[in-house]
Amino acid sequence: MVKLTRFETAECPVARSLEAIGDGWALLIIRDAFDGIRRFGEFQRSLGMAKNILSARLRNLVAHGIFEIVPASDGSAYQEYVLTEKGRGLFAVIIGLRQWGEGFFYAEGEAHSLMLDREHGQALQPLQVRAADGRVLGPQECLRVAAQSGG
Amino acid sequence: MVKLTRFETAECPVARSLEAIGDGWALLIIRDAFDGIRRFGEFQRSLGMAKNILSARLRNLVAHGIFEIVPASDGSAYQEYVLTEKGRGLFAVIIGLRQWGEGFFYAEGEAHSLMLDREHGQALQPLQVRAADGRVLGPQECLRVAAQSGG
DNA sequence: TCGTTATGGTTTTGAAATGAAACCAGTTGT
DNA sequence: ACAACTGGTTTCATTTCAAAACCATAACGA
Repeated sequence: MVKLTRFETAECPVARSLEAIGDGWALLIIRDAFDGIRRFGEFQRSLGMAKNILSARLRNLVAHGIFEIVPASDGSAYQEYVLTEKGRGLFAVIIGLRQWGEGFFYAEGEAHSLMLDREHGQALQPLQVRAADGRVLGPQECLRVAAQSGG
Repeated sequence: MVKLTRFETAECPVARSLEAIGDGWALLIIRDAFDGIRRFGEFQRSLGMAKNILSARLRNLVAHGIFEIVPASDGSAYQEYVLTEKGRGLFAVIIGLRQWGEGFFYAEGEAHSLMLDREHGQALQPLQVRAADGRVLGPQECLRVAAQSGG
């Protein structure tokens, strides 16, 4: 049912990641999950997406171990979708997308939602790619090398 | 031609980012660009995707200011697609997707391509979300607040 | 307890996107 | 001059999307 080979070779971890995630809707579902959304109906209202598409996305995300289904936390007979450890591993990616959007798609002073350090209510640092010794690296300072065992 | 309103409200920067990027193919194109790929044919061979789809994605990415078209660097009459400043701003996102894939989709010792600090040939640090004071933050330590002017 | 509404989907169906292949114009190499 | 390469566009069959209708179960209210 779930199509597994859109990005064929997938010797590249980026491709495997995108394959598992599926599409942009899935990333918005994951974003909502980080904001505390857990129920089917909540996701649907928050995202305004068709129920059949949401259903398919959630099914795919569960199949890929990004979400898991748990009994509803309010004691009702319904179920909830919560991020697994693997799913929570996408936090930096979501933050990266958020910061990129903030930096390039909003006019100075234009309103948008904001992600804060809960403890101090301060904005987050911009994500930085760093070398082992702590140097901040740009694309030019990095080098992709072909497949190696033991990476 | 380019559909602009897939994720409707887009008061959220994550949604605006995904809207601009378009889909997973686009992220793989951007990944390839970080690896130095510049020509249409190179992208097409690297990704194994249909030429009409590649054409449409590149057109969209150029329209969103993520790529720009420049004269070929080898002096021929052809053109090349290179990342703009905005496009290069996605570096952390690509690295995030790569690290997530490395962490969750490969068996111990399974071969995959690797991104290194070019200067020392060392692996990169894992991306971390940090507060202004430098603390590493998980999803639970962050709080999304609704639209504010002056973010 | 019975009817009503909310929840969490699935099915149906027309519209849109995808992708393989054929085609084509301009460029480069011989 | 001719052949091959580059960088696409067009065509068309297939797949996916998305809106709406539908439906079963659960919760709620009187």
